[in-house]
Amino acid sequence: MPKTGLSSEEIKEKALQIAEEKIRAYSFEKFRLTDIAKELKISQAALYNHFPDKAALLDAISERWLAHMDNTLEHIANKEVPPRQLIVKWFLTYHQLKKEKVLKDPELYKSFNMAAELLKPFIIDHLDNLNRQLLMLVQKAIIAQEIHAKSPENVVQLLLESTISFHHPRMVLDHKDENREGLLKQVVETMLEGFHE
Amino acid sequence: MPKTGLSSEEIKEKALQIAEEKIRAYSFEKFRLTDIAKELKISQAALYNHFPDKAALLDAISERWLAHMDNTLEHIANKEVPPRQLIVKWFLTYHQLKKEKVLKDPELYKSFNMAAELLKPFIIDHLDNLNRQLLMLVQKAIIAQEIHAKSPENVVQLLLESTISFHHPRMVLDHKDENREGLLKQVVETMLEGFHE
DNA sequence: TATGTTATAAATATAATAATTTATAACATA
DNA sequence: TATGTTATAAATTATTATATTTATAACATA
Repeated sequence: MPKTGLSSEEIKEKALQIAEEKIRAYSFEKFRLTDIAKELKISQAALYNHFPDKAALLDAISERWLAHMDNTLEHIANKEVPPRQLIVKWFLTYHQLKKEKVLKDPELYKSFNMAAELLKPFIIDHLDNLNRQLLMLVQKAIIAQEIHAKSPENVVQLLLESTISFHHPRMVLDHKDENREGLLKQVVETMLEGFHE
Repeated sequence: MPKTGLSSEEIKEKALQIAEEKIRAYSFEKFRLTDIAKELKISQAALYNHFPDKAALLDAISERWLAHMDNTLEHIANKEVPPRQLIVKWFLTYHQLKKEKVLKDPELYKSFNMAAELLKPFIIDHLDNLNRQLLMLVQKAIIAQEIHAKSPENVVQLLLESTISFHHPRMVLDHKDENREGLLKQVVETMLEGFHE
């Protein structure tokens, strides 16, 4: 029986909450494991029973957010709406979620080393999810004859590539004070129109 | 009569050449005005007769390269080729020039603070040039009935936005080891197709 | 007057050291 | 045995002093 009266999962969850608070209050660079331990009323070393190291704790925060994002998008992807319209909606939501995150936690983004980030399993998993969802939408749109294309995979790649400034963290940060939803809508619709015939 | 036997313009030009060498040999962060002065055989303080400060010297390097880029693109924009085809060619060249620069001088890019960079007059000038050239091409394409659009300005904006990952320095750096010209071609052609009807 | 000099003040970078934080080890207890 | 403790080694970060670099000033000369 644990001495805090909490399960490992509960401790983990609380640790992540506190970490997010600290990062928001101070900054990404300055938050300390000792602060988390203090607030949890356990020793700093005891955190290592729940997380292999500090990086793993930080990754867990990102992972949690990405899971939330995947779910929200999945929910949209499964709506009963004409697929082409849904693709536009999906991209707009994707953009909004990223922007929301950047606005809320700019510290979380600034220091991202994208090259290293892309190798992490939970990021790969997230990107897979996005690809899978969008592929499904594109396939539906092809079946519904709303767009025409030999390779739905290629359509997915082109759509994601041409909208990168609306979902790539760095680019989203650059434009955080602008409303670019109208522009995104136009880009996606023009691309879809390009696949029309 | 100057004591070096060189005009201010000649000193400036030599200073820029030496600065580029030094940046390439060492790095952006490490190059010193003293090194340039030493090689020019003048005192370090004398450089201030030609450049207001160190930042101005660095800006002059960028400015020179951007001018070269603008000229190359201008030359392409004026070719006698069907405009829609020319737009694709123009984007491919733009991408190649940026990539070339990033591959040659990665140090010049890493430290770029984009927000500050975009306020500099010579950057504004460069972006104006790009917009002007592309606008001309789009207008020609509309006249030739190769694309249909009410607002050529809007077409220009959408084309530049959807291809940003092929010319934004940070994104180009991220993909520097990939050949992405086929992908760029597809994006531009799909967008143009989207404006077709 | 434009371009150069030397001297020096102000700002930055570097290096050595101290302090803090992260991570591991050895052990305790429900 | 899972989760906790304290002690401490290893790594990182802050601090401070020193050296270097950038920028300005006062002045020289073609």
